[in-house]
Amino acid sequence: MTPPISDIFSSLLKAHGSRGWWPLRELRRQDPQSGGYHPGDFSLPVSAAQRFEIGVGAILTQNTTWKQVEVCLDGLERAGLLAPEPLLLAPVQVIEKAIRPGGYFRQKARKLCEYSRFFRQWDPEPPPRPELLSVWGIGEETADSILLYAYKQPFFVVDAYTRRLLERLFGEADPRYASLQEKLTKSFLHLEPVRRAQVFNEFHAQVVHQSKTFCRSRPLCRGCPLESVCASAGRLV
DNA sequence: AGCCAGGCTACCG
DNA sequence: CGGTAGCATGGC
Repeated sequence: MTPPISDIFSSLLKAHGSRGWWPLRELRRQDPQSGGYHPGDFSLPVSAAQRFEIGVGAILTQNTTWKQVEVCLDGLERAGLLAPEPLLLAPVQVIEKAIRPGGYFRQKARKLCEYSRFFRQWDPEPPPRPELLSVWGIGEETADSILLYAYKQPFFVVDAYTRRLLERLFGEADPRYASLQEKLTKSFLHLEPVRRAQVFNEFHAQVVHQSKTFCRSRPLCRGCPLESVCASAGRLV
């Protein structure tokens, strides 16, 4: 029988250790080994610049890899564009050039401008989710990434990794975002919001790591920490 | 050399 | 509503 979601979280945490999301470039500069991650430290982000960087990263990473996002963040910084005001003043072609390696660079340049305006309006106040969703270019996953990782609000991020992992673990299910999010969060509602946000932060980071190591697009089930509870165990590679 | 990568909007039936 | 074409680059 399927174990409670919280048991899956415990198994992942035990197997992989604390992951330390969201990656921040300042930390990566201080210690390149860290990759910008900060395991066990839920105090971050601590500044408007860091919150903005997380939002920009959340937009840039839409349907691309984090490695490409880092190139784009470097490009923006070199152009002096890693802040709301400069982004709003810059010619769109300059922004596009800086973020080209991330793909969809025309759409994303516009999204960064739309988000800059929104950020200036709300930060440091955590924006209401519907307000965030009304910004052009920000859908449910990007909104929840910003709310959880930039503003420490307890929203679980459902991304492609999460969908794939849940589908493998539980088989076919309701694929709608809200449904998956509810499945993942309902057993944590007794926690205080601050603590719940920390759990969602770590849990989502665990899902991503699990999905990059074992539960990949092409699965590698040997040694998987979830083998004993996975509906697909034995049917995949 | 085609598939995939931490989605979203617009538009279709 | 639910489903999907288009957006674009780079790595494997």
